[in-house]
Amino acid sequence: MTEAKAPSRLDQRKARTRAALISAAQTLLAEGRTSVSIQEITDAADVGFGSFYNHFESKEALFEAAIQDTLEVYGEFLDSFVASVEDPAEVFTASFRLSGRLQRLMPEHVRVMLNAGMHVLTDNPDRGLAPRARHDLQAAHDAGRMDVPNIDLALMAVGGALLGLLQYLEANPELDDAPVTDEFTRRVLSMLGVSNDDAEDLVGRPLPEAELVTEVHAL
Amino acid sequence: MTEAKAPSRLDQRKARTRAALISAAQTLLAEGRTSVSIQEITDAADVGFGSFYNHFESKEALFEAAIQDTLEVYGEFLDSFVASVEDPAEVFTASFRLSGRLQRLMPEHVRVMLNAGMHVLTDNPDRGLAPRARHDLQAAHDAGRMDVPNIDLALMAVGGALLGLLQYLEANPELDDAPVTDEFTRRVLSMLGVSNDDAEDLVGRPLPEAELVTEVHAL
DNA sequence: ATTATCTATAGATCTATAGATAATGC
DNA sequence: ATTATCTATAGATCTATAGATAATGC
Repeated sequence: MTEAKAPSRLDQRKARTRAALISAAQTLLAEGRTSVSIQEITDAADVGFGSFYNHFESKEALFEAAIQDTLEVYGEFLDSFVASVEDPAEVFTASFRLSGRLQRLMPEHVRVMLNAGMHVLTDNPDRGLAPRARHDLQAAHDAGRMDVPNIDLALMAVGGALLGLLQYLEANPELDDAPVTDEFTRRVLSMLGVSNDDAEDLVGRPLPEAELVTEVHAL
Repeated sequence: MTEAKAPSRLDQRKARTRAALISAAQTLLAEGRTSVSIQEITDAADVGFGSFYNHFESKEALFEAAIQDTLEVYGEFLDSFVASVEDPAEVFTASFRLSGRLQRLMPEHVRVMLNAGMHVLTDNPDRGLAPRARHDLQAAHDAGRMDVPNIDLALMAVGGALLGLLQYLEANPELDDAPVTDEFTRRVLSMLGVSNDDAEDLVGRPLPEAELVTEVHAL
């Protein structure tokens, strides 16, 4: 797909430093501590202070990249599960059910999204989750499985509701995430014009297994 | 309700300074610029630098207060409209429809909420909008108008979807907010177990007029 | 020889407070 | 006389860069 072309050791080292900075930034974003000093960031990343400027122009640029990276990890995670599912309504349903389970699986990543603000839903309409979700909703609509005349609006309803679910699970760590998520998913499906019976069927299907779709992220 | 008890001129002056700081903080929050200096905040508020510390211990404390204030203004706004509506399903519906219209009426306040992150939905369960919405949902459920077995979960679905709608309107300023909001509201109602016919009826009712419920905020 | 990282630091900026000034209370 | 605001500033912190060090390329 992409022309990877044998990254040199130098490239790898550079990527490692960048990844360490991104990871530190994600931890800070998850804690809501965005007005820390660059010094503190590089300390957390275990990277020399000056190296910061080899990779980012400012704290803001780093945090933005860290949010993007989070969304991409999230998207790849979902892809690895639903890649081979055919029915678009099932792809959507499985993606939503998996997204809820994400809170217990990768709470830090989820916290980054919860703190990022709603603009994550509109900022990159051509990357991350939006294009996949849009495609699935459109296909399900065309196949008569859903009633979604305005895809973009539905996307915001679904995305907003998902963030609400994630925040709920985050705030209630004692709950069993699976039944809560599945019940929630049923409601979201009825918002998309799916009948109760169809929703019951879709949510009742076994979740797909993970497959390796793309190379794993380097630590 | 509260023991107001004749605020002295001194109290008024203090309140004015505090309000100026809060307002400046809201403007900055709306722009997403939370790592400005205290100096810049007091300049924007047209207040002496040292006065800041008479009111807040830190930037973070100010921003938190500014978010709370925004939610309260929002709640009072809604109350002023729906105070005299009896049917809980209609109160909920009207509140949601008005909330969408809020984006065009008070875009800055809305932007503060959109930037604040999802924790606004869980942080103050006993103040702001949450208790009102919870009450309406419970009452509508008990009256058999809605099917909402888990109020708190429904609250997150509704709140998240609302934020999604507001973000959508924010990102698409050329759209007519009323029809978009009403269509969206219909979908949210179906998520709450309201039949299509009932939803159509609820959304089709005229919006209540504003009444003066509580004293207006001092400038 | 090249490229990235790390260390050290000058200059800028920022915070918190002390003391002066202005407004209000009585 | 009391209380809040405003001005000025010392000390702390932070940013951006220059130069040294370490790793890799060829």
